[in-house]
Amino acid sequence: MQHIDPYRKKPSQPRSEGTIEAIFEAAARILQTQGLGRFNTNAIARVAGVSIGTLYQYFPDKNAILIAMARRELNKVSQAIIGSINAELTPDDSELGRSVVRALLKAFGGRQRMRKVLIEALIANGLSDELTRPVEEVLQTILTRQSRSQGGYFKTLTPIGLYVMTRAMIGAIRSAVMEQSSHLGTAAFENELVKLFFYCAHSGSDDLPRFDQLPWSTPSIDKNP
Amino acid sequence: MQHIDPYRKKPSQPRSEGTIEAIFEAAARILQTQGLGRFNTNAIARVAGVSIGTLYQYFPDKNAILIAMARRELNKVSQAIIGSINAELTPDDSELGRSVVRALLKAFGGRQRMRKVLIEALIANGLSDELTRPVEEVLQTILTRQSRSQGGYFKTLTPIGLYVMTRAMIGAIRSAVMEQSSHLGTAAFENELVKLFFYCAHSGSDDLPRFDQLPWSTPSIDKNP
Amino acid sequence: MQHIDPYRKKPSQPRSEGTIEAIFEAAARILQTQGLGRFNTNAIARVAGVSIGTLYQYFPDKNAILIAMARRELNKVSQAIIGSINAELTPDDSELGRSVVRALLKAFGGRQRMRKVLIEALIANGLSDELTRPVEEVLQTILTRQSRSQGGYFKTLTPIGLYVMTRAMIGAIRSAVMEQSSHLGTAAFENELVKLFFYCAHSGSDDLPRFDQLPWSTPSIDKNP
Amino acid sequence: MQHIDPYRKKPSQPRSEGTIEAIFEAAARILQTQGLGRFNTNAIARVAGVSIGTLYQYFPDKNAILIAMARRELNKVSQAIIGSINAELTPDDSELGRSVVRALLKAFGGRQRMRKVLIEALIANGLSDELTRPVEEVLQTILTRQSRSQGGYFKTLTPIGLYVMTRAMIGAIRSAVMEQSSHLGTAAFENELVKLFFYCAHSGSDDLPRFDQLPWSTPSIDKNP
DNA sequence: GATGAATGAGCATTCATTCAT
DNA sequence: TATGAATGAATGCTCATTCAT
Repeated sequence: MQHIDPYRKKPSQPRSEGTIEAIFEAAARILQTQGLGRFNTNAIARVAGVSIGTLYQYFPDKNAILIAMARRELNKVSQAIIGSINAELTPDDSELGRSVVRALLKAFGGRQRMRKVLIEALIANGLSDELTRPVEEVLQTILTRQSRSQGGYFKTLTPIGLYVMTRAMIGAIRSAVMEQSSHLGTAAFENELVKLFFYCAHSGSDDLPRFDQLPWSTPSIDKNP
Repeated sequence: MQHIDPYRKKPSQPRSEGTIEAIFEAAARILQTQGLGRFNTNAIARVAGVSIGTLYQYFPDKNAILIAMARRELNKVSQAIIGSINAELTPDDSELGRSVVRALLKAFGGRQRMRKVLIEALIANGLSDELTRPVEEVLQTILTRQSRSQGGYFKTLTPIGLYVMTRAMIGAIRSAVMEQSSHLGTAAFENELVKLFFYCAHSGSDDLPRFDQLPWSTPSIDKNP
Repeated sequence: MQHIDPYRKKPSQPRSEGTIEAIFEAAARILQTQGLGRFNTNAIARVAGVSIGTLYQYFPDKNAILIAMARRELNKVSQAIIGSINAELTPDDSELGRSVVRALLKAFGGRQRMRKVLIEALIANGLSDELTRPVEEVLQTILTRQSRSQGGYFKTLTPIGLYVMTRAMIGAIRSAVMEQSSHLGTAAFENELVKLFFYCAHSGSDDLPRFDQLPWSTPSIDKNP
Repeated sequence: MQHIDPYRKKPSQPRSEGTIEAIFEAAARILQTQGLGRFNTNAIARVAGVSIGTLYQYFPDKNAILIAMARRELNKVSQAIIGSINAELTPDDSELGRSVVRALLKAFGGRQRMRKVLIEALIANGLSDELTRPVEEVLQTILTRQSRSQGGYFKTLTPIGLYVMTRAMIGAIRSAVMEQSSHLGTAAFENELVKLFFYCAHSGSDDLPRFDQLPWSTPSIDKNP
């Protein structure tokens, strides 16, 4: 599969990098505060403090800016989750689920409006696979890691089970964020997600634990995730 | 919260209803086939076979068309689900879950692009509650009905549990539809959703059944649900 | 062969015709006085005294204006020549050639810069045949008419001879106009063209008259053609 | 009339000549393949493999490139024709006409799109005399040379006759090239041009030969002139 | 000399909306 | 009531040219 490069030229002089960063930051701010409707190249250039011509030296068209940003954001999310998992030095089952949920909540927590538009940009450009792949990979990594250890809870997740699990969790979080739900940041909400995570992870198994045997402990949640 | 009326005037003559219907149909078709980018009032009027002037006699502005359509669609989905539930003459627990899942799959199956834009229109206009309320009401109705009967599986669903359940299921379905996933229409996918439904419905309980005690039987799924 | 229609919509209200006429006139003036470089839709609309939006309701894009104008001009030239020929009540051979030459000189005499760009627009759009056809038709008409009468001088012009003749004459006139040659308007120049016409008309024949037998009389030329 | 120097600085080092040559070649290629619309300084510099800054050190502006190229091309055409004439070791009348026609066909045969734009550039800059002069000089040279020898067919060509002759021939060839006429390359087309040449050359005379006395023999034309 | 990042005026085109008929 | 011609602000994008490095 070809990897479409949305950039027009690679910056060779150091000052270019600052320019691109400024464009990204400006674009992000506009997307977040004004929405896609006000996301226009002239505005981006103005906010970024560069001329419209400069903007077009780095991106062939408006869409390319969206795609490039989407990829950046996606990477950040993946890295954040993986990082947060690796940070668990002794990741026993009871903490892993909560770590993943918190990483997801955090990743989806900021600049949600922007992220939503970026995701849509990828989809609209037929690049939805880029969107799905990293999330699945992360989850697969986690589950694989689990199944290697102990008796593991995540032995038998089917592909289609993984698919539904991924979307269910992201769907729940995304909705909450997009609706600016008051549940966001509550312990109860986080708990529901953790339960969902564990449940989904087991849904392929024939021999399942009862809820009261699932490995979550008394959670302590800070209001600002 | 005020209920914003997107109509400029109430249709009083039967002729008007036809006009509005034509406008809705034209708008829907454009939204579905061309996307929001080509959704403009001139095009709507042309496709609807009315003049742009007439269009503006029924809707104060472009946005009002989106809002009115969104409400209509939302109503249709609610009615469809409720209807499909009521259609179950002897709705025992094992069939209810599957009915709901199928109704949801069907409701989200057609004109997805249009529906997505309509939902976004509601959200962008600060009317997301309209979006959430009917779905929750439907689910609450179901659950209430269940809890009245027998010993019921759905006794103790907390509000926040209901919230997560709703979004998880809709999120899974919506993603599949938007990604044009090949899982759509398979028995396995439907099964996963039914399991999700039952699981979520129980997640608030302290005393939970084991999976092998959950009330689904051997499902018989036709490939085209 | 398809006839590409450069218009976006047919005017149904009478005021439209004035609008289109104004656009044509403005476009012509700009083309003539400023050249293609300054021929932009905003300028056309401004000069025409209409809004840019109105302009785009009649023409799908800038190019369409050029094409429509070119066809109009071409028609005018054809009509002028045919008209001038028909005006010769007793078109004997000696006057016919001069009539044609004068009609051509007149047709190419005004707004030359504009006409040049229009011709190029047709060519650039792969419509060069439209450019060639009418001129050839006119000449063919003349020659046919001649061959019917008397012993006619134009009996045996081959297709390729007609081709060269057409281009040679138009080329000579066009160059003179484009170079703003001082020869323009002189009797000598007109005479040379008339000779060229008669000569070319005969070039296919085996049995040719001598120059001193060619049918031109003492020409009387007005300085302003 | 002043001779406008389109160069910004004279190339002093051999390296510079290579640069200028690269710019010319790049400009020519773009003009020929993309047309004037894509003829922009950034593209020229990129194709030439030099920086835009360098380009502007050799040419004060875009137009200057066109003018310089036009002069170069014009020179080439003149030289080609003169050379081709001189190559005729014993240029008797019957071969001279054909030689000239073939030289013209060849000169106008390649990179026609480019040549057309260059010519227009000269005209647009009020330098059309540069365009006319060399062609006339060449023809005058030929005719003079002829009239010195034998009894010559070209004795009495008037200036205005020469003018019309030049434009008629070039007009016929140019049209054929620009229309990509299928006549191009055929013997018949070349023959017609040769006839035109001889005829025009005589048109000033009072005492003219009959066609069947004109000095062309059975021509042998290769399909690729 | 050479480079190429930056500039910004300029242009084509769209589309929500108005209002005279 | 219906029509549709007209409006013009808004926006994506190009490209000639400059100038700091």
